[in-house]
Amino acid sequence: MKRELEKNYNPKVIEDRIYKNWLDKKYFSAKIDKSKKPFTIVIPPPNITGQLHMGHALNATIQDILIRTKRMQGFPTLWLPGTDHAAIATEARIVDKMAQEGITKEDLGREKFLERAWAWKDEYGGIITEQFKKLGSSCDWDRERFTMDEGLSAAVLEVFIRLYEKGYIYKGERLVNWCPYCETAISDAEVDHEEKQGHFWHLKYKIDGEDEYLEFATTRPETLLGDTAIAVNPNDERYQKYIGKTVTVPIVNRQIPIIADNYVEMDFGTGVVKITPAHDPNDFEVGKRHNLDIINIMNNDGTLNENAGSYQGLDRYEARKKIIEEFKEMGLFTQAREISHSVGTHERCKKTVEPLIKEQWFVSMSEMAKPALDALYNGEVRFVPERFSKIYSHWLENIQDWCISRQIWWGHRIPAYYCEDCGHITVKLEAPSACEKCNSVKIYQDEDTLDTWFSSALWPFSTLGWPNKTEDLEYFFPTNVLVTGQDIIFFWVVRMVFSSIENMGEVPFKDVLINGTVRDSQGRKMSKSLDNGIDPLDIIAEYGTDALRLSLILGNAAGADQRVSFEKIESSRNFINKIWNATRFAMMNFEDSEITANLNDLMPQDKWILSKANTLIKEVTQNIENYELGVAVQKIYDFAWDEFCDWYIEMIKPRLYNKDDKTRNAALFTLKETLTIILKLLHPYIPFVTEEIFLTIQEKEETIVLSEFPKFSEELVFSQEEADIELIKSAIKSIRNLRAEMNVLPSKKVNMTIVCEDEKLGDVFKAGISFLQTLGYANEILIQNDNVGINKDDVAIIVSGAVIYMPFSELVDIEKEILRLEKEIENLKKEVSRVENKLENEGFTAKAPQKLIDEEKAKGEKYKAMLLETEKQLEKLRK
RNA sequence: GGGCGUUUAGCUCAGCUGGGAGAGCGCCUGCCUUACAAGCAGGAUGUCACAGGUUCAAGUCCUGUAAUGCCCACCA
Repeated sequence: MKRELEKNYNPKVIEDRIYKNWLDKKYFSAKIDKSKKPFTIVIPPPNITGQLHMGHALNATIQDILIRTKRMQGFPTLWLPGTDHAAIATEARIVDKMAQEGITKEDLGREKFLERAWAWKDEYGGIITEQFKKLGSSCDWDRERFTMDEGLSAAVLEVFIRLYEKGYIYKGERLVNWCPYCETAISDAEVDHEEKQGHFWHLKYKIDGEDEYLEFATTRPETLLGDTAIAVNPNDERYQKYIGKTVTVPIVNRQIPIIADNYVEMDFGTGVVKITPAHDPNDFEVGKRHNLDIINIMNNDGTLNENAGSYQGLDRYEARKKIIEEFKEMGLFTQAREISHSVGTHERCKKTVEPLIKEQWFVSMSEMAKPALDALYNGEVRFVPERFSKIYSHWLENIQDWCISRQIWWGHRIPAYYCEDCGHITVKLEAPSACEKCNSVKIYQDEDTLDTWFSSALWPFSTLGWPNKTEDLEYFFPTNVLVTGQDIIFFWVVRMVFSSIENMGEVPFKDVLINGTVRDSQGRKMSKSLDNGIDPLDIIAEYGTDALRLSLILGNAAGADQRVSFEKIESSRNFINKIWNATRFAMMNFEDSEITANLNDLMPQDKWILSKANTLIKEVTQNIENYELGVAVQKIYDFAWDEFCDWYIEMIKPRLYNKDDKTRNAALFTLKETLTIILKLLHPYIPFVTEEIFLTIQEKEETIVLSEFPKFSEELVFSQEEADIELIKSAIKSIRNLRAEMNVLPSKKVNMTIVCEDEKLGDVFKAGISFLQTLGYANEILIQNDNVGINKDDVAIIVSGAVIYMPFSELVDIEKEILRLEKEIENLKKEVSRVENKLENEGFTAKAPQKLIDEEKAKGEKYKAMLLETEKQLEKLRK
């Protein structure tokens, strides 16, 4: 009935089969149990345009570890998956595809375009979800949501209307960040400031009625066509006399005033600034203060409009060149300096953003920012690591109103309806049949859609059914932890918090766990342009999902960047294979009959490993609770490989091979028990191989997914056995060390005599005889309390409380042996003096905890005894 | 201009609330020991960036310095 396992673990055939079974059996499906506290995570929804990358893999792995642990610990667990419609990114993708067919959006019209968009979504939108499944993600896929599905759209409209009615959403003419490529407004957060090489053009305007000129500098000369003033600092003595006079802007021949404003810095440049309220945020503010005209010179596509006179129709960069030429011809050009300055670019398309006056919808932030800040200050929301809360608070403290309207079609259309006759705006769920104000039936809906983040801001509650009062919402909200990257703290985390407080009356999650950026082996960000990305799907195909997950999380600390390399993936794969082979070994020894044991049958080594496993459980549970996932798995790794495989399994081999051994069953029991603990602790990290093995070694349970996570047990603390076995281990290590130094082959076994005055200690060695024989390469072992029968030339190994003699006299180079002992003595002396110094220090004995002092004292005794013994041995050799 | 990281073995990185420096990979030596050569046994390698300070005790806390990286910010 037991299956033969292959020699090496082969994930390929296993993973898909297992995942399918998990889905079929609905193990990930969240069940409401009001007698228990739930544990909930909502996934950061990937874009439907997305391709799985290492960032997703790390993010999903962390969430899955937390979810799987909690599920095994018995919490009703929900990991809610879904995708984001990614407004601009998706629309761009579809427009590009249409362009290949020679079609534009306008050719199709809004309705037809949206049909195509939905078709695109149906075809490609599920790819990313399928890829998340390849990661082993234990999401409740029956609850999968999409930001533009019916329910979430209803939530979006509901919030828009509520905020509008509250006066928080308003429509206004403002300077917005305009992307001439995407032809839409974007929010401040979507603008990246990139340092670029450019020119600082020095130009001048002639002062009207004077023979004087005002020289100014600009990086965007074309905007001067929209200048409506020129400004100096009121305290600038150089220019005071000109304040109130006018200059004429050439080309457009506009007379504009010379004004005084503190915004102008006297020391910077020439101390003169041209003011273009329609195309610069600062100038816009200056314009407001001085009641200046606002002249927009730009079309939506970045070409200049009718206000640009003869430049109409030219692209802004063309116009820039021509203007400089023209100023040169007019003698109004003085110099051009190379400078590096930051240029706003659209984070999606990387094209330069133009500040432009547009009528847009905004969310007023001042009121909603406050409670979101308070939530951080009073601990309702906590960042892990804590330092990331600064990004959150800094953003909220300096928050600007949020531009939420986008001039694209793919997204939630703004539920604002205009009356063609009286201009009245109605904001309602359904289109009104007639104007509320004048009863006109000429009603049309706002063309704009909402910022993607407006809908994702509602994600933690809209996905659970809000605005309906669903059972899910009632039970699973608020969620427990949000796992995300630091790059979207202000895009998303902040907005979820204030939206949730506003609409739900409480924060959407307690903890925000920040995962770092995944980098390549040289520490560079993985990117398409560098072509340095490692595709997680390639890794999965070659090494398996478990190896990928393990290499992402081993040694990973919260918030810290993580490099991936093939070396690390290979070593993770090797560890998985190690566990696989430990199982093969176990399976060779398990029999069909039930393995049982009670604690009385256990040998010291059994108690030793069970006790260590017990401690491991305690620490790992605590580490996971603290989000120290990398530390936790490192501990399991070390325990499984070093203690369990390299020591425990080796120690019990003689008992397993001897079918008559009365303790054989206890060994089998402990073997199975410990292996099971390891599997369960590892399962959240490497779900597939652990499931496969778990099903192989036992028949009672149908899956490890729903098995009980190991719990620490007071009954399994065996301090004495732990100490005893550790002593034997250190003796064996010393023996191996000596033999290696003397180049003795393992095949050469020797008789040993252990001299040990302490009777109890003698018993410990007696119990360890079989280990010394198999692991220490011994034949006969005598244990005695005196030196009777010891050959003077025998090599002596000093361990704490005993001396082990081995008949290597014929192999021993006396000189070398003397050197070895001398070195040993030197080391011991160092230890003794270190301890003595510490104990002689009154500060230490007075202030250090008693436990530590006792430990030091014990060590001192031990080392002194060993030192004495070593010196005795040296004396003997010298005689 | 502000803010936040990082600096620990040749490389990549752990090291929680201060109590004798760790892992993986790589390197050296020896092993096909009936779970595993994707393995076993043994070994070498660190002024924990630097300088001060607090403390009985500092990789860990405080101050400063230097390299390096990221984020924010309207210097025309």
